[in-house]
Amino acid sequence: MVTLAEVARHAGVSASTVSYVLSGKRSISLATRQRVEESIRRLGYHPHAGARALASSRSNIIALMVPLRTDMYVPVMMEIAIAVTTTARTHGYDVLLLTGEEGPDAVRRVTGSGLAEAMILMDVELDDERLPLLRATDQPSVLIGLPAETDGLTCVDLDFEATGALCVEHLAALGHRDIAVIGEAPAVYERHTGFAERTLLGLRDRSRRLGLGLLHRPCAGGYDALALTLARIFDERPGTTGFVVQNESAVEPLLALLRQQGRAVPEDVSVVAVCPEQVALHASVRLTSVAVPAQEMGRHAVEQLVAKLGGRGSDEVVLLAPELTVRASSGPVPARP
Amino acid sequence: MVTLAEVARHAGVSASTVSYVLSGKRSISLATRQRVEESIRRLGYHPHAGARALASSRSNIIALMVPLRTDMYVPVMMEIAIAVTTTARTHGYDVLLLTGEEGPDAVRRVTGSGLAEAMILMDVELDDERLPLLRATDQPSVLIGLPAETDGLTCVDLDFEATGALCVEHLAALGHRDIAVIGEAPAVYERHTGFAERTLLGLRDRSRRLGLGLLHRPCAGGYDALALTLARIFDERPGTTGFVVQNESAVEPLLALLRQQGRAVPEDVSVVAVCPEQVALHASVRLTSVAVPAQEMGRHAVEQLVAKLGGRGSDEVVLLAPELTVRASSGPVPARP
DNA sequence: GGCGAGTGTCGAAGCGCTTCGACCGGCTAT
DNA sequence: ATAGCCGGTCGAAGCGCTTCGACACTCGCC
Repeated sequence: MVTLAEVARHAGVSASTVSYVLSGKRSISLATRQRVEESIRRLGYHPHAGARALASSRSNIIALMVPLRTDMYVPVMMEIAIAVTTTARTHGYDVLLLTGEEGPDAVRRVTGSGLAEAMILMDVELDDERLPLLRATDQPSVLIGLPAETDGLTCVDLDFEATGALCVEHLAALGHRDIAVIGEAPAVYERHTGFAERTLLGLRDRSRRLGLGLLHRPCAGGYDALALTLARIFDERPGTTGFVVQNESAVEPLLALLRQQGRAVPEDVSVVAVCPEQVALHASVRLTSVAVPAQEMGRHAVEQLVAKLGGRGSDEVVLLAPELTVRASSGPVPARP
Repeated sequence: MVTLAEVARHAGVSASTVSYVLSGKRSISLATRQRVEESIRRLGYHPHAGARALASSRSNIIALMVPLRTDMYVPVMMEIAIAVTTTARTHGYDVLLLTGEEGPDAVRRVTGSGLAEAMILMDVELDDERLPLLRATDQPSVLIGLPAETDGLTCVDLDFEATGALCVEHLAALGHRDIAVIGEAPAVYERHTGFAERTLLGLRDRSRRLGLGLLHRPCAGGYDALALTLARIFDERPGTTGFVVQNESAVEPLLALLRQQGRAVPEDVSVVAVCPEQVALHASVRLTSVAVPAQEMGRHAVEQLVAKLGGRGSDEVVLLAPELTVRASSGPVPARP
């Protein structure tokens, strides 16, 4: 392994000079700098990460805690993880991958050992048990998702409330008066994952203001569960012409069942989905949808974090504005027969 | 920050004793050990990762390089990544996430800086440009996937050749004589990602031996592309009753189109998929399938790596045996009318 | 009763880097 | 001319840990 000292000897300067060339923290004459850089290249020198971390107490690593559960929004998680990693690299940071499995202990371990200088948490629950630890430490952190209480925390998330409102507005503009919401599995609402509730809030609020009827039904997903849910919806509100779906595994069943019942999409009923872009594009009808902006979330999270590490930036909640893309699943309400 | 020295002082022993308590590399009397452990707990001590890495030249970190492309097998990638992370933790290692973006440079950087002691590469191509580097370094590594030349490398993958054979066998046992294979997009074959070709090899070989007809058609996926592909298949081989699909985004379109054409699954035609478990379970017909054993692959990769780090283990190719799960999409060939 | 073989503990020497203060010329300003 | 300054460089002191050799004991044994 090539060390700083060897580079220094090779370039005929002292070790500290090489260090300053590398960090740029003191001015170095052009001639010297070039000589040192040449030596570095020739010897194939790479600074030892551990030594660096020890001497500077900065590891250049940020931790990313992903949920262990792989049952929901997996592609989104992956996309976020990748966006985080690539963005972090552009700022000179590497990413340490942690799973939710260890829970709060992982936070303690990573914080305590100086392994990572900062962390990003995904899949934050409303009352997450890791939050007290984050508040207690002076290590910067950013949450992707919104807990119940955001005081003293930095969060990045899609504005799900606006998302709900946007869906209702789109359907209302097309003339729909009765809307049904097919939501996530009941368990998701019970677990108090914030996004589902916030979407609902937006949906309810906007439909009330616009004077629309709104029926919300959680649904486990899959064909059987959805068949039941759908039957109940049409039973209760036969005039339903608009659907909002927020549940990946209900999308295809919904389309299939509607087709099967002779209700054409978008001629007879319109469907708006809140889902990853991939799902919207690969469904049997290309879906009008609000996408979860995974890349942007990852990028934002890292940039907030880097700002905090640089002493800039403060605790704030960044809610990304939703964007609705009109595709083939929504259209004007049919003339009442 | 609490240091080793403070723990030592608190427990009334020397620093080296504390270190030995922690590492267990020398025997320590019960009394002393307990006293030290108590001090560690009381002070909330966590060893400094950088200092450790510097002194021992072992960082306890392994790097995981995931593909940047998020267009294929994403849930599988995620599942592997999570399995790698949790398995690594049980061996005391953390995982550094790298994307393919940096390419070979990432390998150089991580290897050179001692950031990670070993690495796992996913999505290895037949003639991967990172391989020469891996062969040159003495840092252990494991590939998930199979390159063209495996000399001096350790690889873990599903035995795709056996997978192909297994699919054919299953269909043959049910009496099918003419089988069509709907493969990945042409680009995948052109990129020479090994798995697709190896599957095909197994399919061809076994069907030849069993005297079955086999028609292979790459397909981009989606409804339109598949409609075309399907039409051609039935055009060329009207007697086709068995399908093997190896393309996530062709699964649902295939089922829909078959249904639409009045061919019932599994009464008229049987479908066997090579796909993630999730896809097989959530399809509109529960699919008879060979799953990609993501968890097992991740686990195996880590265990190989840990063995190598421990001086045990050697370069070898581990091919996991495929398992075919019979579900609702395959059945006996219909009596010829 | 002294010797070899453990067993448990300690001190000190680094690991490779960063960073602080000091130093040394060659400037400009007085 | 001399004081003061600044850009450029160096030496040395750590950062917190591991690990090696040394040392002091306690045994059991001839």
